[in-house]
Amino acid sequence: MSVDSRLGGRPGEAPIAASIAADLLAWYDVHARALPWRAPPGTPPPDPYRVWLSEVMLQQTTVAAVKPYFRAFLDRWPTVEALAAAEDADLMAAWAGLGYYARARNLLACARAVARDHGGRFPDTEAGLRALPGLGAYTAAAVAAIAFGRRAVVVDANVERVVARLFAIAEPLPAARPAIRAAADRITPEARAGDFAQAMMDLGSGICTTRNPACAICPLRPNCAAAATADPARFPVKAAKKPKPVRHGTAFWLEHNGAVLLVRRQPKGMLGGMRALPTGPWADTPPALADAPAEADWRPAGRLTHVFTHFALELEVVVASGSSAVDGEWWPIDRIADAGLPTLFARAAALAMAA
DNA sequence: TAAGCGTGGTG
DNA sequence: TCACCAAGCTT
Repeated sequence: MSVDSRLGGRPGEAPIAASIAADLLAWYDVHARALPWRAPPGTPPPDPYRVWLSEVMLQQTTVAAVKPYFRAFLDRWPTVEALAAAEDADLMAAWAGLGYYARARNLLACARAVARDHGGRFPDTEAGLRALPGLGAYTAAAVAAIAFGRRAVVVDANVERVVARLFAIAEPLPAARPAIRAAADRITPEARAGDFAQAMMDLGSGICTTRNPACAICPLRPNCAAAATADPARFPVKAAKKPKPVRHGTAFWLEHNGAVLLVRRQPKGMLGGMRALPTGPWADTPPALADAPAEADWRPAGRLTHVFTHFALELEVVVASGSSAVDGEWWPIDRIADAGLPTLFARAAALAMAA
């Protein structure tokens, strides 16, 4: 049966779309997760700043990973105006470890745009939000719905999974996205759109999980096409992914008077804008010491493998003493934890200090 | 449009 | 163990 025919229902049946929304919201009223950035179901929405901050942090990032960062950011920068006034280096260091550092650069750009162009208040429409840096289709819809109560079609990976299963959409991702979005639109209610969006995400996170979905306790089971099949977890169907290449690089740990030489990576690209150890370019073959920041007696301290989204890096860590470097800043080694190093370089630093 | 972009949790 | 993947955005 097609998505449209199921959503339309047969003569004499309750419309399935309305039933799905009602069943989901009733479930959410009882089972909503309590999260630091969330208002309980049916209560006034939280500060748009909190909603926006949490949504950006949650992009491709788990709730568990976000929680401590969200608390730290809110503690240090309680308002969007405060965040807009932050120094770039302070914000990038505070984001260190969370990944996808373009988010941090866009976060600051967005805060400054809201402060400068919108009087410190977030736009209250999906289109207005969508025009801000770092807010794509998902985040603009989520903030519009959750913070401002607007009806918006909020589609993240959870919603894609739930919807693909509800309607047993067999077309593989990403080609199935338009159909999934259309189906999500059909089941999104006019009222409580924010609760509906968060309910879909809670359901996807806790019940309609990627592997081993808990169909037996799912409030949407009566209306789920996939649950009626032998293998609900096969939805959504995904295209095969490409193999991950291995790249090689060298990180240089140069010590002088209890300090280590750190550099600021270029604004864009991998780990862009972050404080880092000096490295040469990352290549397909193991490199030499040609890109060292100084002439010195470089000694091997170890190697590590760090897996990124689209390649794996084998990083050789070498150490030396000397003060002849021209670029960079000398950072006290006993305060290296405060340097805001991304995880790759935090791991490299640990290797160097253990050598 | 497809590729580039981090990290930590999980089964 | 390790392959998969998470409240995506940008170019």
